[in-house]
Amino acid sequence: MARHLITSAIPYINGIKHLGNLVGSQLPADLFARYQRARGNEVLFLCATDEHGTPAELAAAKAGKPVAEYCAEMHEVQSKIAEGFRLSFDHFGRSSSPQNHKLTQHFAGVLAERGLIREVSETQMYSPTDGRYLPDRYIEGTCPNCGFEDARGDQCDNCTKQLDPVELINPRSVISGATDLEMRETKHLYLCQSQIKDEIEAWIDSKTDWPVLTTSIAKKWLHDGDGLQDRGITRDLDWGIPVKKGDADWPGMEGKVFYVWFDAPIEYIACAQEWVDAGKGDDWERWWRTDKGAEDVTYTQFMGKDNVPFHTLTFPATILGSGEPWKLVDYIKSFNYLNYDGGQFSTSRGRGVFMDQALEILPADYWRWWLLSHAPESSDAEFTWENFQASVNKDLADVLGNFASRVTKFCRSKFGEVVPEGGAMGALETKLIADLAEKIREYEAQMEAHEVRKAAGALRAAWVLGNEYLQEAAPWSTFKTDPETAAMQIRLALNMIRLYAVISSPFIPDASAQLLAALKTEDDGWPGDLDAALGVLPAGHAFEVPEVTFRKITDAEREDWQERFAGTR
RNA sequence: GGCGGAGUAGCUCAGUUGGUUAGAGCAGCGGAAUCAUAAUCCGCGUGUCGGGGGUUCAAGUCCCUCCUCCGCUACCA
Repeated sequence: MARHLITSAIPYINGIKHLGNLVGSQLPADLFARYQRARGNEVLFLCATDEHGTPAELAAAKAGKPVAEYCAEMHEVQSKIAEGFRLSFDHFGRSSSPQNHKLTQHFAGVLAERGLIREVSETQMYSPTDGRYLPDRYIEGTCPNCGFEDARGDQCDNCTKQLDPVELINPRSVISGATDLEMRETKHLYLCQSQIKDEIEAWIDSKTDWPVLTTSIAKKWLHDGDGLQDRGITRDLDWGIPVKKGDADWPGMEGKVFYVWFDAPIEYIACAQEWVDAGKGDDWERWWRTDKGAEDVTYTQFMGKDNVPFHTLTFPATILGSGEPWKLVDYIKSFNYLNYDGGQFSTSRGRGVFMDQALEILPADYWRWWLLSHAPESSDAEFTWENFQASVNKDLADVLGNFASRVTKFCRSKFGEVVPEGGAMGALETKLIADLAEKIREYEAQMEAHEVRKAAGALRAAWVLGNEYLQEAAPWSTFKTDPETAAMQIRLALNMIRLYAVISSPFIPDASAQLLAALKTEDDGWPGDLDAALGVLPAGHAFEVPEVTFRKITDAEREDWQERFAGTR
């Protein structure tokens, strides 16, 4: 039995994520986790909320709540929505957990001991009115290059020139509008990534099977300009993990916290500890320590392309730099972005569908199917309501749902709600089973290769085989002259419904469970031997006609939603 | 500006190392069937493969150039 450690990029605590965020990490990670479990492998699937940083502090302030309270509430909200989408995390942790505090401080301490952390004095914009240092993007002013009045501290949106905040004319705080900004000297810790660049590069070069998107981004950062730069890993903020060297204080770093991108990936490990501490598991080290049983673990990470530098460089630098036997990732699956109806999803403008809204209008399976079968793997993908409606209605309602419906209802009217007996399979059935076996093999191969769209395509093709068979076998005709053969055909078709429920469960878990319940079976074993799998429901086995598995989206609904989520706000 | 990705049928997308008449699903047209959620099945594809130039016996695929869209650009996360 293989062992799979699977993590999804951890969503930021600040607000509810949109469908693009979902399809870029959590959803494909869940698909893969469910698939591996269905194949009988041992899986630890982890995700968490990423809770530190300036945006969390500001969102909490806007909500009029202490940041810790705000984060706790938002964690609950995200947790509930994740359940709604049937994301099957073994644990949904928090980067603000005590476990992550301790582990992050541990890594910093070890890295410092090994000479991989250095202190840097720098000047940074401070806003007395806001009582905080301002990241570059939280400063706006007039662009010295083009005169654009709303240029940001890092770059002018008008002329695209890269800027330093001190260059801005009449700089002001984006948060409060305060203009009494001043430069202050402050000291920060830098992770000396440049010292382990060669080790990281050799590691990246050894990953020849990774998606081009992943390796091209990593190599770009390795080779851009002067190569991999050292990276600041501390910030002047209140909310975060206090800078410590293991358990010890870090002289000169009082009042500072670690940068979120330093502590967030470490949460993948801390989350496994949380999982144990929550009583859900009893040994996290056999997943994470290669000296304690993790040497046979296959670790796969899922993320959007914006996360790639941190997972290919910063986090590996932390792991490799520690010199400790931590498990390194084996495969990084990265995704492009999902666009919404010709533009981007926009939180500020309320444009697009957000996770909570999606579940309000349709069940999770409808979204899971569309998002996964259109996952932005090779390039940015496009969500349109027309496409969504067409895919759901055709694939789910007409091809799969209707297959279950026509078979069970025909059986009920001719044989009753019992698997009929009699008849023997012939050439048509032999061919069907061979075709099905081929499609399932293809499906498995695409899943193993992390090819989400292609796996969906193979699954759909397997569904279509059912309708093709029925059309050719035509039990409604054979029943009139040869009821025994019709019984055999329907017995096979009923077993195909069960087969579809089993192999489709990673994509559409609720519908799969519903079909298995209607068939009154709990046998959801993966079909190794297809002949056996298509005989699981024996003659005489009682079942019931399932409720409509998938309903159709009407034109009126589509138009209504199109308008509702167009955004303007 | 730099780097990366993308541009293929009305729509969403496949197209390994260059190799026969460029594919799939949906939509559309025609037919079959009547078990079913009017659901299914079969047949039908000339599309300047973003423009132009080049290499080659052969280019969607390689090279050059231009255009358009998107992302990243290290202190948003």
